[in-house]
Amino acid sequence: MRSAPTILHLDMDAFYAAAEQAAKPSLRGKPVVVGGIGTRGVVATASYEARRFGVHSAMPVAQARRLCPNAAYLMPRFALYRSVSEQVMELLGRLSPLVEPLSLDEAFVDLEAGGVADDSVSARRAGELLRVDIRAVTGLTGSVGLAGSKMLAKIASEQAKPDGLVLIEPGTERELLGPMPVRILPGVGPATGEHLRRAGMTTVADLAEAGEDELVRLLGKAHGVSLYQMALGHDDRPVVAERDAKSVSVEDTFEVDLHDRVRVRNEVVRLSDRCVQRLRAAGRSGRTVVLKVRRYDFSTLTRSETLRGPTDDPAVVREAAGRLLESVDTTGGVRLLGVGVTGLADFTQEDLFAQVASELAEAAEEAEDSEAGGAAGGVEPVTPVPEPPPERRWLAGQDVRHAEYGAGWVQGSGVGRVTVRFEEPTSPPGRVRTFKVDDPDLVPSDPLPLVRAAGDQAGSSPASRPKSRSEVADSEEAASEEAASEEAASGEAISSP
DNA sequence: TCTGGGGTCCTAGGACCC
DNA sequence: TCTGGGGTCCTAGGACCC
Repeated sequence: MRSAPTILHLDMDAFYAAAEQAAKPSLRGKPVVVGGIGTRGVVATASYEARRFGVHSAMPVAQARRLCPNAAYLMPRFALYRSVSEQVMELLGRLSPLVEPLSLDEAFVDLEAGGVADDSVSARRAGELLRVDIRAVTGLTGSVGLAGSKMLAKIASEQAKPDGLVLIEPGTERELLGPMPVRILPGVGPATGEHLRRAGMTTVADLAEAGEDELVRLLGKAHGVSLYQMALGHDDRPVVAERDAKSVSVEDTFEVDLHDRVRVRNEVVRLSDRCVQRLRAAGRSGRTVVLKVRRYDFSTLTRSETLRGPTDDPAVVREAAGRLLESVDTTGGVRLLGVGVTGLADFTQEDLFAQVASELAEAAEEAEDSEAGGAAGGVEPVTPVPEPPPERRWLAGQDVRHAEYGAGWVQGSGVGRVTVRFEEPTSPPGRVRTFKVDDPDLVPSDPLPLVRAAGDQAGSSPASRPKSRSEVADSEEAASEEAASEEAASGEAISSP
């Protein structure tokens, strides 16, 4: 808790949806929902236009479609969001060496440690300049909260949304927090909220009044103590840059529940391989393998096994996951499978035993790879599972390029056809054309930059800032024409395997 | 209406060791 | 032969966050 509001929390506004609107001029000002494709998807982000219909994050997409049938339903394009996120984080890095990203679109910054602010006036100025720069560099808006602690900075940015800045003067936090619902406090979710409500506590002031002992009795030691401190406005958590990941995991929910035990085993092998790929890409190894199984009735269980030493060997992870699967009853069907690794080590200190075993397995495979596959999940060598056939699938929102018409994106696909809107981030709203799904002139492509690359490199020097700002305003104006609601990216009848 | 995917942290019991 | 207390590790589950 510091006496000047020099902790900054940045939260990009409706990030994924806003990035899609920036990339797709015809969607600006219209409801956009980014989320899981397929029948079991959920909403990742809804644009503010879609939120007015009651659509929100984590809602099943099927329900969102009922509430807002005219929205554009798009698959997430993480490559785009990551690249925009890197631009934003780079701007934050100019303010301070202490930047703590919480996700692609959110971060804390310690302005004091960066020497850019030491009181309310300088902090506000830094926050406002940041917002201008973010807009100039990315074309998107972000909201800024400033306060003397992380908790309050985050609450402030929430209040600032969308496209605003809120500064909480140190000393005013208790009167500010008091009347607020308990759910605004970090760590109070549906379960804790309900727990507290049954105990007669609905506001932050109620928590402060109840006292620490009562909260500990109700919620347990750690949770109770920290919640009481938060309710008083006390929060001394430092901004911490670059925390190492503690686990790596991958999981898949299937379009239809899996009943075939062989298929389940094969999926576990595929997930194990994907998990190890990610582990290796991060240059880490792990000691505990975790298998996650969600059954047909949504009941979820995990099984874990700790090895004698950390590994990044796919065969070792496959076999551990396979063994764990043998202890799980899957009758009734499997909705989701996941494989994870925890107990991460920075270096790869191979389990010699595993190393030898996998080398033997590889040798055996090479020697007799014409032989039929062994049992997946057993201790025997596992044959690689082929990826599903490379089917031509056009997903709503996907970037494409056509030999004649240029850059565009998939608006919808079904019954052998694909509808493409031809427009780019910096073009006016474009036209729609329909092709056969196997049209050879149509190919997938990479995301285009949201903002025209300025003469100078990424970012804006103080001198170029006003210019960037007016560029943004111009492109916005140009964008607000023409409607795109006809068959708007409904992505209907997206084929599933 | 039917519930994603990637994480973090906490709790609690049992094993094991001193 | 019985009893104890504390610390650490492992496992499973649950709440929460974006």
